[in-house]
Amino acid sequence: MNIYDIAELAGVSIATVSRVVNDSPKVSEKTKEKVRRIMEEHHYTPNVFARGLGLNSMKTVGIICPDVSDAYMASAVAHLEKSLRCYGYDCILYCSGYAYEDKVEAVSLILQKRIDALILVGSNYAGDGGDQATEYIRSAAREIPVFLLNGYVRAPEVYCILADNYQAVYDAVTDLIEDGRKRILFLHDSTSYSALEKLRGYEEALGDNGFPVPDELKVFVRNNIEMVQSRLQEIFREKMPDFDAVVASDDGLAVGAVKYVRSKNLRIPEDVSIIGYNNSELSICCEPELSSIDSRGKELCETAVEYMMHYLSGHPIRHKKVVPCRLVKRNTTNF
Amino acid sequence: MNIYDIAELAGVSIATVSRVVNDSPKVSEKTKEKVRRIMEEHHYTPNVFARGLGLNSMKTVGIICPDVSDAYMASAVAHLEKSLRCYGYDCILYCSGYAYEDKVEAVSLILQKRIDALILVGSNYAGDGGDQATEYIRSAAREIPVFLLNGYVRAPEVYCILADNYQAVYDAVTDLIEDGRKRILFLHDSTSYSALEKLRGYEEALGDNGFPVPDELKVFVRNNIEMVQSRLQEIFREKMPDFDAVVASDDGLAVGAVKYVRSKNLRIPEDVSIIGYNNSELSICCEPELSSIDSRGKELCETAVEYMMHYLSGHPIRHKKVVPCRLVKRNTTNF
DNA sequence: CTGAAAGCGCTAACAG
DNA sequence: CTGTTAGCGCTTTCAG
Repeated sequence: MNIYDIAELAGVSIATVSRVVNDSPKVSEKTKEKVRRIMEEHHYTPNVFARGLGLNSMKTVGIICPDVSDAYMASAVAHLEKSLRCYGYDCILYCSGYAYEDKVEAVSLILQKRIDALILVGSNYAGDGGDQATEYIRSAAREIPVFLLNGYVRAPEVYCILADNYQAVYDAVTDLIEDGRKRILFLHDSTSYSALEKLRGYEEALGDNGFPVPDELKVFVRNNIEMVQSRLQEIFREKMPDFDAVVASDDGLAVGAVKYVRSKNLRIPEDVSIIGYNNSELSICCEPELSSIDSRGKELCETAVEYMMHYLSGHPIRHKKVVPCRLVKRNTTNF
Repeated sequence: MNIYDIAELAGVSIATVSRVVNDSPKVSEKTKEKVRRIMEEHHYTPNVFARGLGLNSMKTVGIICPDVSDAYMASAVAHLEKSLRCYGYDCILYCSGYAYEDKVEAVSLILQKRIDALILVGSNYAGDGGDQATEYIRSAAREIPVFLLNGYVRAPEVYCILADNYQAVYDAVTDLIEDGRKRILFLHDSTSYSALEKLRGYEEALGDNGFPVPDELKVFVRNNIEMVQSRLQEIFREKMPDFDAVVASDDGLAVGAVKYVRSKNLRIPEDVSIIGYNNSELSICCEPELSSIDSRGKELCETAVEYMMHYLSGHPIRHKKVVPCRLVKRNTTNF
């Protein structure tokens, strides 16, 4: 059943049917009514390929993330998909993995699909922002608009929607200091843009409060509960851990810290105060429940899609938009 | 840059270029080489819309799941995407939500995209298998092959790939009984096909071992850690909980049970043995770590995609394929 | 307000 | 092995 069939049945030309499908204002209500009825009756649906060919668009946006099975990204993809659908856009999903070559490959492949826009989820794509490492993003942006969710690359046609991770960590660390903590451990697992921002928040908060920033308190470790435990075990050996607070760049890391601290029979938060990141399910699963910085995934996603729609309808938009985070207090902090 | 440009530059006809693009065997290596070089040089990529129009396929499969932000589904989507990509297929993702009307709508919308096949993730789509409730699936299957991941609907062109949830629960309960447990609580949160299978495994294992199946030990509760705690609190009030084991149909439920049991100062697993489901991150996050039934999401997904490819290349396939589960023992059981 | 006709870029049947 | 040509189903001028 195609447009010709409908045209014939309705006794009009295919042009008219096309206009009806696209709800063009220059068709009389009467004709519209008639054509629509026929379409309904015959369950006609326009062929998206043909339409795509003509319009050079299928109202589809590409979403690339390193790994949807990661809770944070899964949630982001869910929010993005939902928002996009509200505007009538479909999503094609590509999980690229974390390796540089794979990311480049992912972008290159997805561009061939002639998507209307591309969203890169997570700051892994921006890397540390080095020009070389982000050339593939700039290059993609020469073909279609690219939106970075929680990443930052300064280039034409790339639009960045970011959580204010710097400020969030800065504030958290400051709160801890005001609470009397002297030795604040920072757990991180990445050198992505947002990871670096978090680190900067940690360092500057310490500095601004007159504290040194000792290297041994910044521990870089894979985001895996057991790994964190054994890493801390290894660092502090037999001697008692000499930190009284932990700020982690992800809840998984924080849970590892919780487990380690408890295994040393220290009290949380009395002896050590712990703050996680992302306010994920993990944060209410462990014992005691984690305080956690909520990076506002939902707002970020909705903002990104709104921006995109604005852009796609021909309006100019800013290159960077920052959304504030929010600390969710639970049982691992006492302020 | 289209096929005509390339043809002209290479001094051949568009048919030849097309053949080269599709790696047809009936082009001389020499010509192929020449055309390929030109294509490379000019960064030519075939227009997928035009190709789609001609072939009536864009090598794309639709994936619908109620909610990708759910850990189990996220992981499934990740595995599916990866496997599909290996075969050169793209994924368009649709999160339908759990409501019946929304699921019907999702299927109907995604069919309009002329996907090559449809995958429905999770047994929510099969519902309790009632004919009425699954008509939309049968109907979709009349247009394209439909694959149910962990759901079951008996109908032509719908193919079901299932974890053996019945057996898994049956075995777990039997193990608990052999360990001397007398009052085994069953926590569930759904009436989907697989949920029902789990329940059946529980009931039959009890029955086959000469135990009664008391209604008060089957508790149906929303999958939310706090909800489970307060629900159990409400059921057992001031009196001591009188169960000595728990089998949950999801790790989230099991974590709720762990928290409840610990709040009553009972020992795990000595006083109560607890088994979760899905072997998710939650299971190693709580204290003590959960034993959990691994429903083999990865194998399920890979099997599904293999099946699909087999089908798409014209071979007949079976309507149902069952993958066994596996109990991962950790600290909440002592057998 | 409506219709005729020219593409959009590619595939595949047919002819050589 | 290669070229010609007729669609695929829709959008969009351009005329009327």
